[in-house]
Amino acid sequence: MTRRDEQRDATRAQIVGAAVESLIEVGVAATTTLEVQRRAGVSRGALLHHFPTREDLFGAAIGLLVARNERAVREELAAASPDGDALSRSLRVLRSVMCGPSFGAEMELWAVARTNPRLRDVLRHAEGTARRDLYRVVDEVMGPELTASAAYPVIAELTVQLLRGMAISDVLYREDTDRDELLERWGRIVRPLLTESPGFPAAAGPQEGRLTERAAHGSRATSSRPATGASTAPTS
Amino acid sequence: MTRRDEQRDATRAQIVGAAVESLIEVGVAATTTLEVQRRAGVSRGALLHHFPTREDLFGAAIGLLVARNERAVREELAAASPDGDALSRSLRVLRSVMCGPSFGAEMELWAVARTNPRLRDVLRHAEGTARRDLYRVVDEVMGPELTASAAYPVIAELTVQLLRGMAISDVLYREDTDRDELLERWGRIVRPLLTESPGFPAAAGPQEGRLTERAAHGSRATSSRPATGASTAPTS
DNA sequence: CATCTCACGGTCAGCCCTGACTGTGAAGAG
DNA sequence: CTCTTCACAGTCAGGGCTGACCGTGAGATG
Repeated sequence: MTRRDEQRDATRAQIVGAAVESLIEVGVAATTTLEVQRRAGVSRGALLHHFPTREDLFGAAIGLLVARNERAVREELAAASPDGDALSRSLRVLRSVMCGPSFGAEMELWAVARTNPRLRDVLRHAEGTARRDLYRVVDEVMGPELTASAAYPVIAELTVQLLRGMAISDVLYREDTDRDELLERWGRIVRPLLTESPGFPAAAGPQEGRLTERAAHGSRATSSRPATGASTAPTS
Repeated sequence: MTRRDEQRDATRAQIVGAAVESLIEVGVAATTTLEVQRRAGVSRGALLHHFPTREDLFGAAIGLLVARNERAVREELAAASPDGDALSRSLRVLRSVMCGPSFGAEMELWAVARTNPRLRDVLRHAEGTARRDLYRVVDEVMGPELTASAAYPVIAELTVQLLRGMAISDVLYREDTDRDELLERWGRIVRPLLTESPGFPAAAGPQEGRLTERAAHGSRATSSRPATGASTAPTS
């Protein structure tokens, strides 16, 4: 690690950080290379040296954005008051992060990627590794008592989808509605399913277990972790 | 209604239709005034005469887009095979529309509006009237047996949020996961709550009834319906 | 028929964004 | 000490988009 490498990494981090701030503050459309260049305080040559195209810049920014969101969940979890039961606390933690501007920026990128194949590829690549991390974090937040339930995988998936929908809805209707109340009622609905004896509810389908996003992509990715049935990966 | 008025309306509809098609096909960023102008086959003067700014054009396009989405739900409902019970059918109908490109375009507009105040105002205005319509359509799809339940308002709200989240997730993970399966499980979770004797579940909160998006804006809107405690509005 | 209105046609300047290009100076290699 | 490499600086041309601007001709009005 020479001085040049250090400087290189520092400049890179400066640029990517500025890109993330811009994405959060002014959105995808206004996050131009010039805007990032101004925010980062670097020259045009520096920016284009590190990121030849705008998509490359977005690719790096998305990685940092996802990492920040994940870190925010952990921090919220650590700072959360232990009021109520584990489920209520988990939902509050997840919601506090997923209604923040950082998560809103991520949702915006997803939405824009619908008609932008290159951005979608970049997003897929960046999110591919973060997706399992997301559910790992959700598992951590929920805690071992809840994750042990047979109904948990489906409920976790539903909760994530629900929170994504609420994040989008917040853009227009944030002040019109009480999402915490809605989430509290959601918790009231699923709580009995998580505390009942395992194996009983919502497990009558043909397959069972995590059949959705969580297990997908596992076959074609790098598969750095052994593919045995270990459901929880080590934390570090 | 003179010939001029007819021509005016025809040109306007041509432009707005082209804008909606563009929003669906190429997204918000690529829906420039030039792109719409080309698609509609009108001159620049015509477009700017009807819509002086790009936001004005978006405002009109959103109205049509929302109307189309609502119409699509009704058509799907009419064409739906009567397999399964009312809840499963309702969820399938709603999902088939909300994973289509038309709804994706609407979600993209929402996401982009996060950092675009003018667009957000336009969206709020356009969606303000459509929001109650949305839940009216959902009520229609669900049918009278389900809407009669005391737990229905909350479940309807949760279902809408869930579908919005799934619509966003589909952009990246459409082929990786089985949303129908997830939605089926969702139905399995809430079905008992809708068929139980009314008044029992999920109604222990301080307030009750529809406290979320549905009732919001009601004070400043036309408030065509009486504000008494009637929990279910007439269907037509 | 004369006049007016207005929906619309077409051009243009200004602006910003993107990425290519060449110059430069400091860090490393020999 | 010399040369090379490379991170970075700054400029530039090209292109696309927006909205202002003025012209025009068909319909409405008297």
